[in-house]
Amino acid sequence: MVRGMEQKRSETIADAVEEMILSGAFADGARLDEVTLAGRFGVSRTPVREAMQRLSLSGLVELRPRRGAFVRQPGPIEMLEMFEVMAELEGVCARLGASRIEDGALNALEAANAACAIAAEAGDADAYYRANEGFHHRLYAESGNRFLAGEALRLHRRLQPYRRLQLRLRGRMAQSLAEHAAIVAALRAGDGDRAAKAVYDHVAVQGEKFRRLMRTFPNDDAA
Amino acid sequence: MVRGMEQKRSETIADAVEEMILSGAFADGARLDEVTLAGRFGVSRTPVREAMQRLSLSGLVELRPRRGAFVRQPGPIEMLEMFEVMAELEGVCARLGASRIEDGALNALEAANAACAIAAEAGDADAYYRANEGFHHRLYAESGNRFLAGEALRLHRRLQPYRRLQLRLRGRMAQSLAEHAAIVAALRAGDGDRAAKAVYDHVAVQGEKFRRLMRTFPNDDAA
DNA sequence: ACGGGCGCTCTTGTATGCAAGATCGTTGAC
DNA sequence: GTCAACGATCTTGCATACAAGAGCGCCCGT
Repeated sequence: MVRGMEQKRSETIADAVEEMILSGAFADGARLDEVTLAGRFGVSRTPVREAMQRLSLSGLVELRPRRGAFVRQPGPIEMLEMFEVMAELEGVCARLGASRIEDGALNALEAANAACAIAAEAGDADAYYRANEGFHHRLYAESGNRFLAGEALRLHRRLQPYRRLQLRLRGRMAQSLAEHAAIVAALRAGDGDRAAKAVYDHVAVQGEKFRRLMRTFPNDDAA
Repeated sequence: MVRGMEQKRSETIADAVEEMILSGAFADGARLDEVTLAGRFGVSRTPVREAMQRLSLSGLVELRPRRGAFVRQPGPIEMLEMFEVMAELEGVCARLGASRIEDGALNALEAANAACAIAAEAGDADAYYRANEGFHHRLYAESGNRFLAGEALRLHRRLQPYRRLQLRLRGRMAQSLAEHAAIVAALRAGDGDRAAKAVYDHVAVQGEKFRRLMRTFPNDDAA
């Protein structure tokens, strides 16, 4: 995936718009006007259009022919679905990793979790987020299945904003830390099934928390 | 996903090129020249470029800035990795489906498998392929998780050419039929874990067969 | 003869121009 | 007053034009 520093403008734009969409700058169903975006980025419509093509395949925008690009925010149901798949994918990563992971990688995982702990102690949600990201990315890599790792990374990235939301919840960081430790322990024991379940629970709980958040603030409507 | 009949040219082109790549019309690493493709499709470079953007996100082509689009055929290792993920994803579909599937859907699955049987008896690999596809698509849908179903569908589509290859193997169709039956039986029993394992085996065996094919004809080289 | 530097050409990336479909307001008929 | 059809306008989709990087070969120096 690393491909040199150079980036086409269309990629930069795609990333920027993706960032905007994920950060909730656009409401669901909002139309992304080509000339407006082009103006905002100081380019012509062409790179903007190419960026839209890419975003449409990521599922972040829907391209309706002759109509334009519309941002497609996942509703609560789709979000839970994505968390479910994420949990399963990460679980598979752990199961596959358990049988082949080496001491170095295990130590790296523990180091990542230690970084999480430091951030948690400082109450720094941002730092925690980054450290947590490192932990999970390494877990994906340790699956030994690069394709799986790529898919997991993709979905992880897609769920980023929602996960970030969770961290604000009281006690979530501490709980997450403990779950990480359980995962590492299972991996160190070489127990794939236990590791898979630990990871599944660790991820699925986020979807569950989200479900509860939604019940208390039912401002979103299901599709 | 259904979005009306209308298709932009860039989508048509993307599909056509994808078809060509999947059917092996291009060697790995071949450069897809924009003007050549534009000429072949009788359009300008613009829609071709938009098609390339889409294909790059599917992983079928690699876009190297200022260099062009290069087809990226998965090597044998990546293929096995994809089959592994496919097996897990379909397994999850089955597990989720087992607890909620209804009689109508079960009967539809059996009908799909019956269609497989007819095709198998006739030795019609193409018809078998279509019927088999119907079986699996329905399985995805019955997971009740639309996001998961979408992801499964995507990967299924990506693996299409390799799966097709397998069907030529002697006895594979009959074996596949039996596996389908086992899946349906587990689902009917509401046994999610058994269904998941049956599906996993059903899919994973294809990767395994492929691995064996590769050992006998080691003309491909691993990345 | 061999290697490095320079420039030519080809290709990509972006901008602009143009045609056709979609949207929306208006107008006319009932 | 309501509804439908029509047209003006706006937007997309595509074609073409232009600029800049990448690749390649040639030439020159050693």
